[in-house]
Amino acid sequence: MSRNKRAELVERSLWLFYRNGFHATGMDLVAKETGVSKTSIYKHFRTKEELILAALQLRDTNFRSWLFDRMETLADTPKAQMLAIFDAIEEWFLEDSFQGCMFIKASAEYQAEDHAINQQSMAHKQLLADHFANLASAAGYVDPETLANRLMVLKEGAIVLAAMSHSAKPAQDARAIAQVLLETTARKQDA
Amino acid sequence: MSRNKRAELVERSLWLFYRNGFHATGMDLVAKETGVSKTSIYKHFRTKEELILAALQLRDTNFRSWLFDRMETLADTPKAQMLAIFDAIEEWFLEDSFQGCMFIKASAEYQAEDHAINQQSMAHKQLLADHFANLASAAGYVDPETLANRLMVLKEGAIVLAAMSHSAKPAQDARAIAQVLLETTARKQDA
DNA sequence: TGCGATATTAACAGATCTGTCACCTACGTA
DNA sequence: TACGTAGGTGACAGATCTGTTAATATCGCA
Repeated sequence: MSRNKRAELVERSLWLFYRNGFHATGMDLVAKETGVSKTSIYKHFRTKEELILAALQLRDTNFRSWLFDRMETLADTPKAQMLAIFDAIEEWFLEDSFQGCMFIKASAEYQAEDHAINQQSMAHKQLLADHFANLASAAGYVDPETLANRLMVLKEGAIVLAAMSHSAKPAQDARAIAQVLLETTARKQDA
Repeated sequence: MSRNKRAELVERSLWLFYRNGFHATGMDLVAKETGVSKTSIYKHFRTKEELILAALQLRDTNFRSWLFDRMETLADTPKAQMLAIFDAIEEWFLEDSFQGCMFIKASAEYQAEDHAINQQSMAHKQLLADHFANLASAAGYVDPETLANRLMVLKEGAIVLAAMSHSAKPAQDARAIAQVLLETTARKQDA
């Protein structure tokens, strides 16, 4: 299997898992929808779980790169970029393909603390939090990790409510809270 | 089946679905773990989905009654009770049985907008938001619905992160944000 | 042309899924 | 005692699940 075909297999699997759920998506369906025979899939991924992990890894890369790019495009300063998280996710909510956060859904279906899928989902969230903490640090906030974790609370809350209600409005609620939060949180040099 | 046995069946099913997930919990396991034969189960619930809906209904009643009681116990004024949401859920996160929000998980596995399970999950969230809005109104906030929705964002974000990270700390993050939010949001008579 | 590696098809194993069927048991009431 | 009802048992249908096997086909490359 060429690198391209393998990548295509993982990408198409990603969408199937994302849209249908993990348990609800069988390997026969994956084979049918990706055009790759089940035998070939199992030559490259020993188990369904390995394929799910590969899909999550791709999703992690794609989503972080998309979000960080979007934040940079929408705002200049570190502080404004933190607020732009919520403009970016509002755009995401408005896409037809939006179905919630793949990692929340993955860890909901495989929630054992030591399960590889849950750990990989947690790692994704940690990478986001790290990026937010870097921005908070650049913006001069006294306790960047705490601020980053609080932005994560806002982001995850907005995603969950947007997915359940099929509405983009929670992004605006989260953004308004973030604005208050960014204004009232202590910075080293006030400006 | 007596009313008691039926209630016990639903309650035990609830815990199985909550802990294992919905697709991952088969009806044979439900029969085995509840002590009610599969035949009897299917005499009272025509499909697995009907049993899931009954479990969600019970969970809705139990959870709301627990949360609202806890909020009233922990705080006196409407404003303080809104903050006590986050003290209550922190207690919840610290319970061994905590596995995230059953409704988030349900709507993650059955996410079609018109699916009964998703609609019932959404209805639960709406009932919570309504209660918060009543408190916000009693506390004199100018736009109680908006404040209630924002508290929901905080609550859902904290639950998701607590479930994924197996930590109670997101409750404190959410509480700190709520505190700022409650202080900076417009009220009819400032006090 | 012919080799070697890889992919494909189709069937299969063995388990599990939802849901059903026929038959049996236990019990309250007449 | 006899009857109706409600529940239990265990097997079963038919589909689907993950994962495998064996034979066939395709393709790059020498």
